Amino acid sequence: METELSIQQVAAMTQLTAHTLRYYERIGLLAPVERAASGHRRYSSQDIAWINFLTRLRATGMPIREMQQFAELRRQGDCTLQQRRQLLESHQQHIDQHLEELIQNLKVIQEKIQYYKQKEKQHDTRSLRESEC
Amino acid sequence: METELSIQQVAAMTQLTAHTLRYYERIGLLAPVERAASGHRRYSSQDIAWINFLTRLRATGMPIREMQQFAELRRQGDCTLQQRRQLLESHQQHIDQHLEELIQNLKVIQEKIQYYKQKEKQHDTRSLRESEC
DNA sequence: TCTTGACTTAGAGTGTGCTCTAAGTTTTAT
DNA sequence: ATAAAACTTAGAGCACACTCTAAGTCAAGA
Repeated sequence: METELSIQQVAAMTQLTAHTLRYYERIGLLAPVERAASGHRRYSSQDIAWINFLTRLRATGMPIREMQQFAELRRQGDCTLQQRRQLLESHQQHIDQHLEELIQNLKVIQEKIQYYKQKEKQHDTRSLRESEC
Repeated sequence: METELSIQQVAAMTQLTAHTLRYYERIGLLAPVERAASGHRRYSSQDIAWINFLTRLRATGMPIREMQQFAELRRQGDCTLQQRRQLLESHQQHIDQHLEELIQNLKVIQEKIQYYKQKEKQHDTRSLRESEC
């Protein structure tokens, strides 16, 4: 079954703008999308799946450059399976590292919040006495 | 004890550049730093601690604008403790959400890696027969 | 048929967060 | 004393990832 979606429909589905979809195609993240007789883009369900995967790569911090490489490998077919896997594994490591840092930083921020809570209490009683603020 | 560090020393300690340290001061993330008689900046250990905390906020995705607000509240003293806590709590929620998304996206990427591994095997046996690639 | 709105392209513009330049002063090592 | 390195400022420039504009074509409803 050939799904045939307009750029606006795809924009709505993927949370990207029509501008961004054209941009992604222009820079090679998407292979040239099929066209209606009028020249308007018609996206297939495979296109949508690919766009959604691209979005996950972006959301996990992969730079556009690397996504372009990945898209190019994909276009070259099954002989690049290993390279694509390696690229994703390398990206996975970056995500793991980022997650670790994020969790560590979150911890410190949570400690600061606790510190503020404590200091707020002290300050409250003091400012009641001295009617500050 | 008054630690008196030059901008290069602080740059080395914080992994920021001297340029960035001046930039942070210029935009109000740092209150005007003390100066030597020559006009050169001299950073205190409190400055370092604050810069390190700022770096954690940045690393967890807080926009500069929000960091500026936070820095301003801090300058206003103890009466803004509650507001500062609320700002951090709101940021904490953003981090939590981001972590959740990251983990979900990571999962999908890991699945793709597994899928590639499987497909690689199939492809390997087939390409041996047909001597492709 | 007309009008409204969506589509097309090439290319310019934007926001964020730095990052660097230029021109001049200060410090430090020889 | 002098050269090299580090500091200062104001402001320009840059990388990234979009985001929008202009000028024109196409499509769908009244």
